Amino acid sequence: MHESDSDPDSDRTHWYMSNSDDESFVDKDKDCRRSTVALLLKKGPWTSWEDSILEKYIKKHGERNWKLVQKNTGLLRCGKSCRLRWMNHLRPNLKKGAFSKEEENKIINLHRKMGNKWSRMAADLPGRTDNEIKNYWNTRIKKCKNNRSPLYPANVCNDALNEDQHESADPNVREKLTNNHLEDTTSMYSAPQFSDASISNILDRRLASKDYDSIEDQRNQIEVVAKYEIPLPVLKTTNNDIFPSASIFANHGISNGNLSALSTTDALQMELPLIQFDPNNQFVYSRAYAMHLTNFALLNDQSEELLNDTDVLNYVVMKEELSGGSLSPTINMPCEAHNSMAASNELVVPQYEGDAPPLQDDFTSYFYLNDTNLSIFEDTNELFLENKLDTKGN
DNA sequence: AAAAAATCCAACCGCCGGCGG
DNA sequence: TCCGCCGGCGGTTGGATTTTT
Repeated sequence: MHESDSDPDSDRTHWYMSNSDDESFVDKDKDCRRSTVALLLKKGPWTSWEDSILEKYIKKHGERNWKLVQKNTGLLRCGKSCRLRWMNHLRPNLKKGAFSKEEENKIINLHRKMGNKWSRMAADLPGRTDNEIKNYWNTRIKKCKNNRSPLYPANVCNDALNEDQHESADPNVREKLTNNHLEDTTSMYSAPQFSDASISNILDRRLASKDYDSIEDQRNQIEVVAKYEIPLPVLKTTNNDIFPSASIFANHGISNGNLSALSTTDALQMELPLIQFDPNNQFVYSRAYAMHLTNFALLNDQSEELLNDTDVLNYVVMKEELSGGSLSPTINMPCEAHNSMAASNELVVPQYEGDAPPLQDDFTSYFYLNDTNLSIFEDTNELFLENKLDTKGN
């Protein structure tokens, strides 16, 4: 793109001596200086002339022994530079240009799963290089930060989550799915098996990201939350299917005893906003996944917007029953939902007549469930922790 | 139209692990 | 076992390009 095609000695070209001990003269590219013969090697953009030489050589001799490339072609480039040029620009079947929407979605999903493993991601994106993907992601981070938008949009992650689900570790789910019982998933919905990578790893990465400040503060808060971590109860539907507690996030609309409007998108929408945070204006919210890894999430002040945007507030947020008694928390969500507490550690999924009511447009508050009611809280940190302490103390 | 700011992206850098002598 | 070399990887840089002012 900005290669000096016809000017091999352009201003951007740098030269350095290979195999020289004169540190004051050469650049400190240790790898490229090791040569049996002292050579004046080039750095900077490749010219088309260099490209053609390299291309010809590799096509004839194959992709191996990059050191020899330099020796045999006379190119004044170290083997490492030759390899990079070939891999990223010259090798056949490379796609050029912007990523397609599909590719972008794939990158997002791959990153969700594996993090900054660019080369592994590139293996899943034919014709694309790790460098391109890395650049794309770095740009995306900046954009998302500026726009205060989620790195992992729920709608994009939906497909991947569905895939995950098909690969679910739960043999019952697998069996039902493979036995063409998909139409019956309303009554056998399986919770998305949020992998370690999908939530906690993401959160870890976010926490580790230098793009965000006050990391220590966040860690401290998480530690506090973790201290009072409480497992969610087993979720029980009206037809007595017992689901892992994680499915609490996915079970939303209930109609005539059947789960309706269930999708992994929904589940993810519940999840993903939770991992977006702005350390400058954040509050802590916690989810404890019984029998699962405990994941914590930090919400920032954009959550409100996110929640509205993604209809996350259509979800019922449930508070676990600690006392084992007969608590009947009213869940006063915009969509309105009710549930009644069954036996200890079991929640009965709320039932709707028909579809769940739509979100209220002007709904802007955060809700927090305590034992008996739902409180709107402003200073969530304080209230949350306060509540946790209270309930734990009971 | 020009300058400044923002964005893009090719290439470099440094580290690491595998391998062979 | 040690050492040097090489290839591969992820992080970073900084010049080119595009967009904004």
